[in-house]
Parts: sequence; structure tokens; C-alpha cells
Amino acid sequence: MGIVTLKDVAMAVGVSEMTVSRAFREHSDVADKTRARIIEVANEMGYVPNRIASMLASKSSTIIPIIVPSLRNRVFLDIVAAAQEVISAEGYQMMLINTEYSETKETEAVKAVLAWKPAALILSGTHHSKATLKLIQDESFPIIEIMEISDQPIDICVGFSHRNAGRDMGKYLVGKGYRSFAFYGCQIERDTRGKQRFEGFRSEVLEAGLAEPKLKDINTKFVDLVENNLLEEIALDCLKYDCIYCNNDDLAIGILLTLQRLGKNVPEDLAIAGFNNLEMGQLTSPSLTTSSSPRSEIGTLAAQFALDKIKGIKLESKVNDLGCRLVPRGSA
Amino acid sequence: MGIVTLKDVAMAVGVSEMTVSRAFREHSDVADKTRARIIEVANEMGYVPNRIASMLASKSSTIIPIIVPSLRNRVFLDIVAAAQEVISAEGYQMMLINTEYSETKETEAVKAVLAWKPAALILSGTHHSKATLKLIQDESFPIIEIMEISDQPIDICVGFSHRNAGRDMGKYLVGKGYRSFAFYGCQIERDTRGKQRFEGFRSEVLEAGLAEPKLKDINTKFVDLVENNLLEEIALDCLKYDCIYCNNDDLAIGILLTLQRLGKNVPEDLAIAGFNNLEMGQLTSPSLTTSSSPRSEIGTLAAQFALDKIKGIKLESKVNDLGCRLVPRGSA
DNA sequence: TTGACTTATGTTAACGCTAACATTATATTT
DNA sequence: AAATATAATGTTAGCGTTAACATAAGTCAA
Repeated sequence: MGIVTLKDVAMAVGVSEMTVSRAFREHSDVADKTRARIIEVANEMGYVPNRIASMLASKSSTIIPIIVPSLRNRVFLDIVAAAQEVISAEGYQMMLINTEYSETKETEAVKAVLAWKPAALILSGTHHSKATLKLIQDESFPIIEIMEISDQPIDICVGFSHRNAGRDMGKYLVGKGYRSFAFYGCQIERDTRGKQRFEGFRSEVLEAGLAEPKLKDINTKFVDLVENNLLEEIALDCLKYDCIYCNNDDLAIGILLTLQRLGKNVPEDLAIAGFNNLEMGQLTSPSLTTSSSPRSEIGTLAAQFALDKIKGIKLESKVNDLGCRLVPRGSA
Repeated sequence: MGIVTLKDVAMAVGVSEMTVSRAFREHSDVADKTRARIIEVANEMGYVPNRIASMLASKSSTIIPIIVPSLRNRVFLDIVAAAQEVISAEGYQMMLINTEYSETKETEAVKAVLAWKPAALILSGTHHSKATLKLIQDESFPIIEIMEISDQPIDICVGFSHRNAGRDMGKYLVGKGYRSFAFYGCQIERDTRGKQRFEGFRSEVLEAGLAEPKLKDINTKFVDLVENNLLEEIALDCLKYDCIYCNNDDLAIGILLTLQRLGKNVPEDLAIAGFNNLEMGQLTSPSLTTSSSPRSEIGTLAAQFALDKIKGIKLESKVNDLGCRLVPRGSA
């Protein structure tokens, strides 16, 4: 026989479908004895409630999609991992979608996701295409924007100001006495948040009356950089400056270790600062000056806010700035 | 008005619901003119097909859940990222679940996932609890087991032999002349695959007539190790041996960098080997001897196999051993 | 122009479940 | 014991779509 349905169980037990349905939904109004019998028979028969039918009938979904621009980036991986934990723990299901930093793909993803009548939606960033916005404008489920903050979130946003993070780092580095700067990043042109950090950094450097920091966009993925031994060239190029601010810790650590292999001294020959505060940055000597992006917190909170709002719990604030703590260490 | 349904669009255009349904499914038998008109009106009205209703009616799902034991581990992150790419590209949806290495949670996850009538299921490892196996035994969708290989996969498995990976490393290290060994790992007792590598490693060391390698289970997560500065103690402890084989590259690199900070020499004072072949391991000096786990390949292939089998394409082989290449470098 | 196809559209009945209301059994009060 | 309240179960009618079959419209050969 094919799949076991409510009807089959109901017939086997000798009750109505409705009673079986109730028994499986911890509905209070089923007699304990009846429920026990139902559950037993159902298990024996291998009955598994069909969530799809349930969703259609009740018009209530437990799907929470999360749309991120990348899964190669530790930031999003950590966010996804943290959000997943909360979402699962509450009996909801995470649907994971990766847009590869493409606006078109984001719009497509949102369209696809709407077809699932999601319980909530987690989006990355606060900037979205018109098409995307149009799709979600009349939707009534909670929409959480993560990573950045915005004065006018679609609904709720959780993140921090990347501009401020860059500014803080700029202030710190200028204060340390460095005078010529460059900002290095892999594929920055598509990383709007990286660019925001650069902007903050730049404005601080300029305010201090120093020369415009150079924006160095390395048009290769970090993995390929390592794979193809391109880091040496980049590391040597860096030496033209007093200090470099990297788009993320991976690159910063990569340059740091490469310079050391080449016999250079950090921070004497070149000071290096990163972004994210990955574990490895604590292990190099000198250890890495960086900013601690609250990745896991963002994931956890985003999921929590989504669930709270689904449950009708009033949220304190629509804009949640978690800040980004500067972590001064030896490398700059 | 609330949500726009097929019916609304059908009425607006003046055709039957079925025609609208067909128009949205690239069904060939709709006149081009009719389809164009339908799509136009539908877009205007903001119609989004309801996948849930569609799934219920057609009994065909596009959900592919992937159940992994951890999302802190780069291995699974890479697998998930790779699988996601393939799954999305084909118009399917990935549902992500993390069991935190708990068999109970795995069973629960499988139960939850069955309720979605998935198109396929990706599971981690080849060992599953009786309860889990019972749940999936009569299911007809493809089931892909990843990471390990087994002679009797439930359906299809994609991975490599961890025992062999450990054995290869053992052979290599013995060949290099090291004589006293230890295997270090964070929370190995729950990492069955890590244990398999140890077993392979151990058998090779014993076969060479050397002393039993010590199994050192560090009962703390790597992050906490770094956070609480516990690596120094561990690194110093390692010096009792000629050579250590670490459960993963993170730990290996952590120990390597810590030893260097303490003024020790690798591999002279201690040789170190890792597992996974992360980028960072290429950047240390000496760079890290490790094994290259085919993480992305596993993710990609697992997804591909799932999709192929859904489409009825005959697979070449049920057991797919991708191997695990030893990468000899300077650290051991 | 008829019959035989082909193409385009429509009709009906599910899919498996639950909301909302209806009914029956049981407990509680007077 | 009747009247009322409460708990436990049942009935009906969808939820929004699609499979399968039914029909209508258009095409073509003879």
C-alpha cells in the first residue's frame, strides 16, 4: 500500500479523521486514552503527518527562508548556522538560498520563496532592487534584513553600521601614527558592505589630513589567490604603504603570513588590520588587529525576531544596531 | 483583497483555472497568445503560484533536505554551500538541518523532514540509528549518504574512506622517520569519522612496529580553546611526541602557530599533520602537511546524484569513493 | 465536405489536511 | 432527576492546485 494518511489511521483506530488530526497536534480536547491509542496505531502503521496538506488547510507555514549573497564567506556561514539553530529549535524549517551577490538572483529567490507562503523571510543587506521590493511590499509575514542597518527597514533589521566600523578602524590606525594607507579586498565591487567600511575608513583618514587611502580591488577569490600563489605579489605590493586595512581577516592573515615568510616584519614593515575577528587572527604573531563582527548574534537575533513577530510578540525596536567592536592587537 | 489565486487570474483573463495553471507550467498546450495574456494579467495582479497547493495536488515535491551533524565545521559548511548551488540551480529548494552530532536529533530531523514529502534526502555519514533507518526504509525518494562510504549504502553514498585517509597519513609519517605519535582532536568521541582516521592511522603505526599512538581527546571546541588561551598548554604537551596528527587543519594550524610563538621549530621540535586542506595551511611556514578532503565535490555530487535519480537517470554506481589525497608539505 | 487528426481549452474530482460548527457523552449543579 | 456546563468526538466544506479525462475548435487529406 502507498502512503498512510489520516484517514487510514482513523479507520484503523475507529475514530474520525479529525480526532486523529487533533491527537497529533497536542490539541487539548482529545481524551488521553484515545490519543495514546491513536499515536500507537499511527506509529505502527508508519503514519507521518503531511505538512504540505496541513499548511494548505491551515494556511500557516513553518518555513523561514534565508537569502544570503554568499556561502563562501564566513560571515554568512556563521549567520546561517546561528539562525538555523534557533529556527529548528522552535520547530520551524530553514530554507537556504544563495544569490552569489546577484540582484537578479535575489529577486528570483524572493519570487521562488513567496510560492512557499513563508512564515517569515530573512534577507541580507538593506538595499534591494525595485523588483524585489515590489514582490514583498504587500506581504504580511515578518521580514528581517540582516548585516546592515537602515533608517527605513522594510520591517526589522539587525546588524551594524559598516561605515562606522570602517571609521573606527580609520581613527584607530591614524591614532597609531600610520600615514599612508590602502584598503585591500577580494571582489569588493560587489561587496556593498565592504565598500561602506572603506568609505568610513576613507573619510576618517581624509579628516586627519592624510592622503587618500588607495582602494585595491583584487579581482580574484581568496581561495584562488592561495591556490595560484598570487599572495606574494600582493603582499610585496602592500609594502608601498605604512598600513593596510583588509576587507576581511582571511586576506589580512594571508598577507601577514606571506610577508613573514618573505622575511618582513609586521607591523614594522607593514601594519595590517582585518575585519571579522576569526579565530586564526588570535594565533598569528603578532596577532591580528581587527573588528569583531557580531555574526552569530545577528543570526540568532534575526531568527528570534522572526519567531517573536510570528507569535505576535511586540518587538522593542525595528532597527537593531549590534555594533562592531574594534579589537586592537599586535599587527597594527 | 487577500491573496491572488489561480481562480482570480482565470476570471480576470476569462479562461479556466486549468489554462492559467498550464500557462505557468510551460505546458506546451497553451496558445502563445493566451499564455502571454495570462502572464501579463497575473503579473499585474501580483499572482504568485502556491507551491504548497501544487505539491499537494501533484504529489511531487522540490524540497531536498540536507541533514548535517554540525555547521561549525568547515567540512559541512563547504558541502552545504556546494550542494546548495546545484539544488537551487535546478529549481529545487534546500532545507537545512543540523543535528549537533546527536542521533536523537537526527531521528527527529528525519521525521520532521518526511512530513515534507521530500524529493530526495541527503544524510551525513553511513551509520544511522535503528529508529532513523526504520523511518526511511520504505521511502521511495533517493537517499544520499555523504562523507563516508559503506558497502551497503541505504541508497547511494558519496565520500571517501576515513580509515584509508588515516592509514595513508600513518604510512607517510612513519616513512618520514617519526617514531612517537599522538592523535589530537577536539571532541573526537562524537566524531565517528575522526575516530576512523585515527584507527587507520593507528593500525599503520602499529604495523610498522612502533608504539601505540596516543589518542588525545580535547574536550573543548576549537573556538573556546583559542578564546580561553588553552592552546599553549596543549602545544607544549604535544612536544612529548615526534609528530602529531590532528583531527583537522584548524587545530593543526593552531598548534603550529602557537608553537612558533613559543619559539619552537616545526617540524624539528614537533612535526604536525592536519586534515581537510584548508587555505590557511598553505600560508604558514612551514606549510601544513594534510589530506585534502573533497568537501565541495561531495556536496556537488550528492546534489547531482539526488537530482539525477529524481529524474530517473540511472547512476553508474551506488558507492562513490572520491578518495582523499595526501598533501605533503613542510610541517611533517 | 466528411472524417480523422491535432491543438487548445474546459470539467471534475481529488491531494491530505484543518477551521468552524454540530453533535454526543460525561460531569456537575440544583 | 432534570438542567446545565463541559469535555470529547464528528461532519462539512474548503485550502489552491493538478491529473485525467472530456470537449470544442482548427487543420488537413481525400
